[in-house]
Order: sequence, then structure tokens, then C-alpha cells
Amino acid sequence: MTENAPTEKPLRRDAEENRRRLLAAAAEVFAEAGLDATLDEVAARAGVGVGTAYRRFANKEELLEALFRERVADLDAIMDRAAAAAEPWLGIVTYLEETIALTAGDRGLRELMLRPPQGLEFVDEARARLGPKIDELVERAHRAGALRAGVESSDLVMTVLMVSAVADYGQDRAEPPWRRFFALVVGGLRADAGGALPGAALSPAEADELLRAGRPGGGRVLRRRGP
Amino acid sequence: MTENAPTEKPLRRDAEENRRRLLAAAAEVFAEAGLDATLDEVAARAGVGVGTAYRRFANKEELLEALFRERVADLDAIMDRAAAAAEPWLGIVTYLEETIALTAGDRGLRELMLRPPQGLEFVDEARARLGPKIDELVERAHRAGALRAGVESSDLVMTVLMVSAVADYGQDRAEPPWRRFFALVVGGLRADAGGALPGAALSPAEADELLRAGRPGGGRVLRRRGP
Amino acid sequence: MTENAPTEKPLRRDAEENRRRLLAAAAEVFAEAGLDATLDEVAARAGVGVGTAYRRFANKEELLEALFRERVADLDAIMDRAAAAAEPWLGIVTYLEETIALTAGDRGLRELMLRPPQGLEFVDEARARLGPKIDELVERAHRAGALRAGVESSDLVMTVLMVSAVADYGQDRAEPPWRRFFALVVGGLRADAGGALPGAALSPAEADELLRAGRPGGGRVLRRRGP
Amino acid sequence: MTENAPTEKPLRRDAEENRRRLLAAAAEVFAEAGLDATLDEVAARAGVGVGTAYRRFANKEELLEALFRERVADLDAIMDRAAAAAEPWLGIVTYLEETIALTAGDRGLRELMLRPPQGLEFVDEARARLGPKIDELVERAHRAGALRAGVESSDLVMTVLMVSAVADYGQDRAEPPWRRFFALVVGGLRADAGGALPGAALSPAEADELLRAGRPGGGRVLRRRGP
DNA sequence: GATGAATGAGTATTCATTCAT
DNA sequence: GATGAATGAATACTCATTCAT
Repeated sequence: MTENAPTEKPLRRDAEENRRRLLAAAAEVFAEAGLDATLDEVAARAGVGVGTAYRRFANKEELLEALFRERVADLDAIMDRAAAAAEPWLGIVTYLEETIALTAGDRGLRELMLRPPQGLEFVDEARARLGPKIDELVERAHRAGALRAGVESSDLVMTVLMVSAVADYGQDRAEPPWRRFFALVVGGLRADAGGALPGAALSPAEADELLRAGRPGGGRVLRRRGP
Repeated sequence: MTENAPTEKPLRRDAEENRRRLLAAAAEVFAEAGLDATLDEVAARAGVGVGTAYRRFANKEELLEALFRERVADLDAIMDRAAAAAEPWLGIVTYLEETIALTAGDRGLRELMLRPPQGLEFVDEARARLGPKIDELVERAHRAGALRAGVESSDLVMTVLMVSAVADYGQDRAEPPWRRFFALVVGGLRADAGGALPGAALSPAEADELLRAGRPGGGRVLRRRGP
Repeated sequence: MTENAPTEKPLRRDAEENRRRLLAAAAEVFAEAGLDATLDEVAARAGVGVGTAYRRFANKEELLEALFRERVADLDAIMDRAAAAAEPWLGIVTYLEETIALTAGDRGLRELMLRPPQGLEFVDEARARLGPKIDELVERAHRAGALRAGVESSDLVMTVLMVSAVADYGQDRAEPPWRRFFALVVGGLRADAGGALPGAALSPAEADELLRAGRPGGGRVLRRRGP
Repeated sequence: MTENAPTEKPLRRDAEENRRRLLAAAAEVFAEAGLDATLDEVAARAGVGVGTAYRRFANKEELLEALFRERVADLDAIMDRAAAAAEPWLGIVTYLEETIALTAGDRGLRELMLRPPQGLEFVDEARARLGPKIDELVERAHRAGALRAGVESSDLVMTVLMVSAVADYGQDRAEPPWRRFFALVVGGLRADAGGALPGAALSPAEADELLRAGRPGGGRVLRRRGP
């Protein structure tokens, strides 16, 4: 849908340009202000009218989805790098570190991950897509005896969420503080961390359930408004 | 702003009663629905009119602040228990676990901690009050050789924030999953966790700065509204 | 819900006053401009802010419903008068004329009757309420041999709709022209009008169906807008 | 504005083609969805861009006007058939039935007739063009003693409007119900219907006035919009 | 000339805050 | 002092119309 032929339809040129600008603006705005940011704000930052934003994206959700898809593509690349890691443990660390780095400065992305507004299916889709890749990483590491007993995929995901939650503190520093906090957590995943993780291990179904709707108060992040 | 004069006038009696009811209601409402909950909701739960809420608290922010102060009082109690722990490491764990448990069921509190509304001095106050107690805990543990080298107060605070971030997953279970995630992190704080924590340790001033406003885009959690 | 006790709650006084003003303003505005009229317009005409309109009525639909209920009450009264008419044919004419007079200047009411926005259940309810009364009127007239063979309730309703459709032409005149057009139609209902009405008579179920949803293009009158 | 010059330039060819397509599309779209349908919808159905629509027609109103003119041409043909009817009463019935049949399936046309957008001169033109033909029909019928005393052209027009108003109920049936409702009205026009129609007969000027703007609140059917 | 992208005022609804009763 | 009614700016989204390509 982007550029297969060098020059496709001339008219599309500015449309695509605006789409790009909108996505870039949205990335900035949502990263800074979270999902509550208005499309007016996004459009203004992109230097276009709101109408244009709504011409490119049917609604706020679709814009978020497009944005999210870009991030999921990034995650795919990360997963590939992680899978290609020379040794299993490195794969785990690659996945964790790079994913956290990706979400570190992005408040909107974190809100999407921590508390996806109810009914946003693209988050579920992403999970369905990436989940197996993480599973593989985990299995490989377990086979190599690199992971602590009882550690599962969902624990890695939670690790990402936990560190991400504090990851935008001090984003402007050369050595962002989150690496320090990451170090705090990652040790707990290693084979030499001690006994098996306490608590009943979550079955995949349970983990899915927890991630999707197991939060009290639901996920009213995208307000339903207007007529 | 409340008890400066030693003699309280009788009228103060039901005013205080209303204040108490409002705080209790607010605690419930914000815990369940997060900071987006309306003051009408709070007032209704308290069984008073909104006007009363605005007579007791200048605005939503002040109500939140008062609420937060109550939680800080809870934290004080926790700190006392932690300080009285039989051995230093237990003190650390007591502080962490109980603090996380406190926030686990409280969505509003978590939102407040992860993203304090800009300009609010909640966290400053809390730090001023609790910081020294945590410092003491940390020093005691270090003296006893129970803490990993390089671990500082701010690392404990971050630990709380990290685990809190995922603490509402599966709140309805008998054994809440957050204990599992806590186990993941806590190991990294123990003396036997490995070398010193990587990354420059944050000075108290830095930590303070980070926690308050060191995030790009600030923390627009409370919308500015009204006439 | 209005005034049972002479002075109930003092505060309610202005609220009720505003409610009345809003209903009066809405009656005017919707009568003149149809259902597309905005609540801003209604509020302005009532001399209050939009917020007040939304405090009294949950949304536009509820305001319309309240308005409509008033009209249905009027219709009830009309039906009572019609049922009490000295002779059956007079009852029919009373129903028709007074109902048409009621809707004559009211564009909104006609839109509601001719093309009720999909999903507006209060129109159905009104039909369910008034239908039997019309049936009775018709049966009584048939028993007295006053009605043309084959004439059914739905034919009376259609008569009202037909004449109403042109009834606001020349509303300002002393003798409104619609009486002339009514005279054109009413003869067709009398026993001496000729043979039975042509066309398959509609069963009650069919009539209901036709009135409710049997229109191509659906009834998008209340636009769904906004978030 | 179209064919003043006898020689059409070749470029005009596809322009005319587009105009035709737009009108055809508009006829369909407005017939189905009413006047609220968007020009984007029309253009899409016509297979052209909106810009083209705006090149052919200054605005939505003008497109509607052009459309209406086409219908008036249809009415011309109907009038010719009616005038050629074997006997006067048949002429009247032909006019009425065929006109109603024309509007029966056309929601937009009905909206236009019942509530012409303010300031549009559609109806004036139509009246100017068709009025005399209807007059002739009426006179012929009166001369033959076929029409009820006092019945005038405007009464026939009103008859059309009245029946049209309910003509879309049950459009999907083999025998559309409107014929039944038409039967209800048409009897009132016949010579044997009884005495002269009550009410002052409308003078042509009055009728014209009534049809054009004689409704309180005017006919805001097309919203004023745009930059 | 055609295209469809851009625009922005307009619409329904919410909610923090103020104020008359 | 308490109450809850009133306010209006803010928000997501639509669509008639204009304009660059």
C-alpha cells in the first residue's frame, strides 16, 4: 500500500505525504500525551486540518491501529533478531531489551499494552501474532537450561510491561535509567536465579484472559463521546 | 488548612464528617475507576452534593492530594512495620510487598504514582516524608550485607512502581499474580544477585527530579476544564 | 413528578421551571425546524445553556420522547372525547380532525410519525397504547354501519398522516386550508363512499410492520455523530 | 446554462456525459436515501470524482434543481397522457395516479415536494410550467360535470402531496398500499362526492404562496455548510 | 477538464467548576 | 453551610465546498 512502483498515481503523492505526516505527528503526540490526545492536536502537529486526518483514517482507533502496526512490525524485526541470537539467553535478553527500548518513551504504546481500551482488537491480534514467537524463544532457552524453572512467555511479557512502566523516567539521558531497572528484573529470569517462580503458573489461556480483560474497572481509555 | 486552632467549632463537626465521607467515597471510586472518575460520582457515593465536595476541596486535584496524603499515612505505618522487622532483609521485603499490595487494588493510586498530574506536589511531599525512612531501611540492610551492592532507595521505589504497574492483572484470584512478578524482581535486590547494579546510581536530587516531571510531555492526567 | 405537594423541594423550583422552558422551547423549535434542530438551538431558545438541557434530558432522544409524551397525552384526551361522541361517525371525525389539528403545525411531530428515526421505541409504544382505542372507534362505527366497508384502523391512521403532511400550509390563516383537504379524504371513509376499499386489507401485524420499518431507506433522522 | 449555442464543442461531449451520469446517479441515490445523501455518494455512484460534480453543478442545490427539472419533464409526459385521455375524469385519475406513482419510489422527490428548500424556485417553475396543464384538465373535467363542485387545480396538487406522503409504506409489495390510500381520497374529487368543497378556495396566487414558503419556520432541508 | 485531497464549521455529548436557592 | 442546577469549553466525527495536482 506504500511504494511498490516508483511513481504510482501522481495525486496520491500528497495524500501519502500527509498520511506519513499524520502518522509521524501521531507517533509524537500519543507518545508524549498518551491515548487521550485529540486528533485535532495530531492534525495540528502534522500541519493539516482535522478533516484530513479523518480522510486518511476513519477514526481515532484506526489511526492508533496504523501506528500500532508500525510498532508491531518493529517488534517482528526484534523477534527475528532475538530468534537469530547466537545463544538462547541472548535471544531472551535481546527481546526484552529491545522491546523495552521501543516502548520506553512511548506513553501511548504503553497505555495500549497495559490497558488496551476495550474492544480494540488489533492488540489481541498482535498478541496472537507475536505470542508464538515468544513461546519459541522461551522453549529454546529452557531446552538450553538458560531460563529459570517455571518461567513462561507471559512472564517475559510482564517483565516488559513492568520495566516499560518506569521506562520514560529520564529518557533524555545518555544512559537511560531503565537499563538499571531492567537489570533488577532480568536476573530473576535466569536459570541461576533460584527455585521455580512462585505462584501457580498461568496457562496460556489464563494469561491471555488476564492480559485482555482481567482488570477491574475495564479499560475506558478511548472515551465514547458525541451523538 | 484544617486543624490549626485548638478549639473546633461545632459546625466543624459535620463538615469534618462530610470530608471523611468524601475521602472514603473518593478512595473507593478512584480505586475502581481511576482518576477519570467524576466528582459527581464521588459525591454521590459519599451521599452529598457536588457542591459540598467543592466546599471541602478546592478542586479535584486537591481531593486527590488529600487522598494521597491518606495513603502516605498508610505508607508510614508500613514503614514502621518494616523498620521494626526482625532482620534487615525482611524489612526491605515488608516495605516492598505491603506497598505493592496497597497499590495493587487501587487503580487511581497507581495512575497517580506512575504519572502524577503536573504541578502537583504529591510526590515531593511523599518523598520528603518517606524518603528518609526508606533510606534508613536501605542503609540498615546494606550494613547487614543483605542488599546488592549499589542498590539505593530510588531503586526500591522503582521496584514498587514496576510491580504496581502490572498489579491489577488478575486481582480477583486468591493468589494474585503480582506476587509472582514481584518474585521476579526482588531477587535482583538481594546481596547474592550478582555484581553492583549497572548504570550510574541516581542522586537523591536526580531521583526526585525524575519522579516529578522528568518525562517528556509532562503528565497531563487531569484535564484542565471548567469555566 | 410535577407538582403533587404545593411546595415540595424549593431547589426543584427552578429546575422544573427550566424543564418547562426547555420543553416549550423544544416544542417550538422542533415544530418549526423538524427533528434536525440542534439542542443548542433549543437551549438558546429556552434561555439556558446546553449543559442544562443535558441535565434535564439525557440526550436529544429523551427530550423528544418527553415532548412526544405530551402529545400522546393530548391524543389520549382526543381519543376519550372521540369515544364519548354522541354517535359513532362523529367519534371518527373527532379523532381525525383533532389529531390532524394537533400535528398540523408541528413538523417534528410529523417527522416522528411519518418516519420515526430507527430505534425510537417510544413511537412504537404510543402506537401500542393508542391502537386499541382507535380499533374500538372503528368497530363501533362499523357496527353502526357508519364506516365504509373494509375500512380499518390503519386507514384512519393513514388518513391522519396524509392530511397532516400538507397541514402546515397556511397555518396562519383563520380557516386553515387543511380542513378543505380533510374534507377531500373523509368522504372516502363514510359508508356511502362506494364499495369496499380496494387493495388487500392489511392485517394488524402487517400494518404494524409497515408503520414501523417497511420504508426503504430506513429512518435516519437522528444522526449518529461524534465519538 | 447548457445548450444556448447551436454548435457544441467536442469537449462538451464527455462533460455532457458526466452530467448525465451524475443526474442518473443522483436520481438513484436521492430516491433511496433522501436529500441527506452526500454528494460524495452521488459522485461515487456516478463513477466520477466529487470535483466533477461541482464542475457540473454549482452546489448540491443546483443538482437537486436539475434533477427536479427532469422529474418535471416526466410530469409533462404524464400531463400529455392525461390530456389525451378518452374522457375527462380518466384524465384526472391518470394525472393523479401516475404522478403519485412517480413520487412513490422517490424519497428525495417527496422531501422536495413536501418541503422545498427555502429560496429554491423549483416549485415556482414547476407550477408555471405544469399549472396551466392541470388547470386545463380541471376545466375540462368540470365542463363535463365529472369533478366535484369547487375542486381546483391546487386541490389536485394537494391530493398528490397527501398520498405521496404515505406512498413509501410497503413499497416492496406487489400491490403497493398507496393505491388503497389513493382510493380513499379520489372519491372526494368526484362530482358525486357531495356538496362543494368547504373552505375558501385558494386563488392561484395564494396556492403559489402556500406551496412556496407559507410554512412557519421555512423549509430548512438542506443545511447551509461549507468553508 | 477531471480528480480526489484538504478544509473547517457544525453536531451531540461530557464534566470540572460556579452559584442561586 | 449544603445542595444540586447551570454553565460552556472540549471532544470525536461529518460533509459541503474549494483547490492543488
